[in-house]
Amino acid sequence: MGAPKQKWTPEEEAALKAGVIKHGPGKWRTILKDPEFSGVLYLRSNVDLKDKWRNMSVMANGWGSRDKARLAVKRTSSIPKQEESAMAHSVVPSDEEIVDVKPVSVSSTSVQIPTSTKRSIVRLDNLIMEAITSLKEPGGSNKTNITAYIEEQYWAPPDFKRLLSAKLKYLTACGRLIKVKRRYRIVPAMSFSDRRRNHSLLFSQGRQRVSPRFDRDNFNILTKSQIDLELDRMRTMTPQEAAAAAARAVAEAEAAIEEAEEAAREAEVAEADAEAAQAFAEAAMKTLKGRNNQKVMVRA
DNA sequence: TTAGGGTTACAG
DNA sequence: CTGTAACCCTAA
Repeated sequence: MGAPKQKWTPEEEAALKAGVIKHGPGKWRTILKDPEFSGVLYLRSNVDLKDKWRNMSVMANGWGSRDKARLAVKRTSSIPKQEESAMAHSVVPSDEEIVDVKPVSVSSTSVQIPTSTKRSIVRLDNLIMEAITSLKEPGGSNKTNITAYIEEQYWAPPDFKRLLSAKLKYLTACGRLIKVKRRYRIVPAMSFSDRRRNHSLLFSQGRQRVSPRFDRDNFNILTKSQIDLELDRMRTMTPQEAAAAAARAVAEAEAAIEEAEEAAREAEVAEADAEAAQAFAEAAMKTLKGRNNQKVMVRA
């Protein structure tokens, strides 16, 4: 009578998968509160989300039975993780993105600015943001921890660290991340930037738009249409496939990253500028507090 | 609040 | 009866 068993609908599963991809696994409450999914998941609790995700994961892992005797390793180190990597390749949902992998092999001296930063790069950005957000480290996360997180959650290519380094540099240069003493923090999404406009201006010298678009309290890196596209695609994917897709995005990034590294080279200059700006900000702060006079100069 | 173990309802 | 999915309980 009351509640026999409320089975999960495909829509709910899709919303859950999307939520996990978006906010990362474990943040059930966040996913539940996200207006993007609350419409579908309003019947469910955070625990329900957790349980459902577990069920789906267990299933897709091939362990259809209750053989709890297994599952010994899940480390990415020694064991090559054939399952995931194999899936990452076999799944290949014949998308439209993997098509133009990259004909960069030709060393055309003309450094063509990437017509439009490939979407795969955006996805890698997303992973980085997810890592920093999930780690929740007070002073920001260093490269080691970010790498560890992503490698834990997803499959990563062999030279992933190198890719990540370039990407972090790039994000820092873009102003999406702030680097403070080897630690990376997500730049406040232009929220409470009322009287701090001067401050912001210092950091955002000559950079692209600060925020593409954002829904409510949730800042999005991907555009709405891209999200929809992903959602539609993920509707038919298992959580592992979704994770594999994310991993594949990283792999794709390897191809496109070469151009990103190109940008990163120039980014070093911007990074230096950013640090200089930060030094200036700190000095300015001291000046105001010490109300000394207008003579403080900074050089970095 | 979340992760994990455990329990119950339902389908084959 | 057996396996699965939703649900419940509890430690951290």
